[in-house]
Amino acid sequence: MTKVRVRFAPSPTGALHIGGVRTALYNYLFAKKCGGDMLLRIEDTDSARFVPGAEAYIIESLNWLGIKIDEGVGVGGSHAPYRQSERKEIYLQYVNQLLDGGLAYKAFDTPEQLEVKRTEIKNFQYDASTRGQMINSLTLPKKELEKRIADGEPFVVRIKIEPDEDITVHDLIRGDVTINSSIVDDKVLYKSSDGLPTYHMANIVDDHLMEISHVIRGEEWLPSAPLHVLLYKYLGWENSMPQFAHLPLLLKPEGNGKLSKRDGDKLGFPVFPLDWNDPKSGEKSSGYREAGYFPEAVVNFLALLGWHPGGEQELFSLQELIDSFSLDRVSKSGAKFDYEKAKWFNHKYLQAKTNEEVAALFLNEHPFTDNSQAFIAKVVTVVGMVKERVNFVSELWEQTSFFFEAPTTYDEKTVKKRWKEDSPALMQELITVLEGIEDFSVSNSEEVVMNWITQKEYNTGAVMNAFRLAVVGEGKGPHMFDITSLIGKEETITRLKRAIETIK
RNA sequence: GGUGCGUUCCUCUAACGGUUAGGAGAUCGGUUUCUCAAUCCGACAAUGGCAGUUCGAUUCUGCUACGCACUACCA
Repeated sequence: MTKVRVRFAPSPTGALHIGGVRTALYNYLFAKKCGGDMLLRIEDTDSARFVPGAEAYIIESLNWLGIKIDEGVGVGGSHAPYRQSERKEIYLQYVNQLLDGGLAYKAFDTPEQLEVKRTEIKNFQYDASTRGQMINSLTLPKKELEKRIADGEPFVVRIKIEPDEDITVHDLIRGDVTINSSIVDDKVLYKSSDGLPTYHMANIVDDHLMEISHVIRGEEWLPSAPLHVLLYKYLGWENSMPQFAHLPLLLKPEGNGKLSKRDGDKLGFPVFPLDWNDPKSGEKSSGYREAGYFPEAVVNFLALLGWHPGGEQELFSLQELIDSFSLDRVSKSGAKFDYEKAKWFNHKYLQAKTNEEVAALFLNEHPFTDNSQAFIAKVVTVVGMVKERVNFVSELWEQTSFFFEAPTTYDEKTVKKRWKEDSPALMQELITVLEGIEDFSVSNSEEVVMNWITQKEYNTGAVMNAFRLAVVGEGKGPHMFDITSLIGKEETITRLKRAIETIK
């Protein structure tokens, strides 16, 4: 049994899409489950689409999520280099091998000529049935062929596919998938113009040389998997061919189709792990990290989008995911992206943290001038009162600002509903009551105030709601006396006085 | 158009021939409370269709419908 080695092989063409993140995650989970290695290879054979910074972005994303790379770009390893643009000579050697073996040929058709063919012939495909009419080393007279090559005329190398053969790909998720070779075209493997292979060639050569045991990738690759199998065969690597697993796609939350960046913009949720400013298009995209997600929550959410270990557990640590992961429990159909559930996961992870941990995160995100022990202790208490009602640390300030700052305005709707004609008088009387309290603790102040309300036969709601409005500025927040005992007697009375003066 | 893959509640999914088809999110209702939330409780709601195999099909087979992917000198 050879060692499990998987790879994540993105193209540095922009931010790493969340679907790509999931592919990386599944590769990682599988590798770790099997005690294998996870490689990172950068597939930058398309220089036209290269975007500076994309590679660093990919690495930073994986780091943030806790997906550790054992070997590859950024960490090195015994199969270096791991950037395809740095492996030109390697590919050329195998391209020549195919050429020499008559399994590939050189084609000189220009993109324009191909375009003409495509419009001329319905469903044109460059294959056994049409290559005879095209300009290539199979059709050109020997002299002319030599001349074109001597002149340095650009050409591409195409794989020569024999028609009418059944090719079977064994997929770990879908079982055997068989297609006829007649429907696969003579794919371009190499371009003399830049001396680089195309995806298909580079991918097979690298997977073989890097001793990849399992190719786990998105379903969009399933149609070209037979071509890849053929390439392994042509190169004489059939016996060491990796196993394939094609993952279901991540779909739009609404309607049909693959999840795209546009969906995120439209529906207001990130489709990228990290914020990204595209240097080419100038577009800005938001990421999960900056939106306030915990990496563990994103990992947990993503892991369950297209895979489930059975049972009814929903919350899994990365280690638990590794322990229970298996490819045969990956579902076959695409999964719609459910942003509400993503928030729920974050909520769960936030609740699982201690008040101290959450307070530290809050303090980090919302710095205060006071950093005394006493103040931090106050923040911890405040956080403990409200954390269960938020999904994100970033929502904490909105829930707690009144603990730290007196309201400057009073919510209009609440004023209308809670501030009645007798409210100023009631609050004035409440001030007197509060002034008489020595022990301003939650239980004692509550007892005193409630006794006063009962004795005077006031309406509890009328008093408390006006009280809340005066102290908080609107009709929200934790238990009233939790608030007042924390901000203190003096501050409470100040706020009451101010409300009486201000609210009309 | 061609080829391939897929199809269980609104969404993610469980049940790998025998269950009242389960859980979670969302939604709705209730509980609670001085408020907003949260909590807790409850409700809601599905095997795309038609055949076949079988004592019995969500599960196996075929057809059909629908969806998706691919169909570049992009990955």
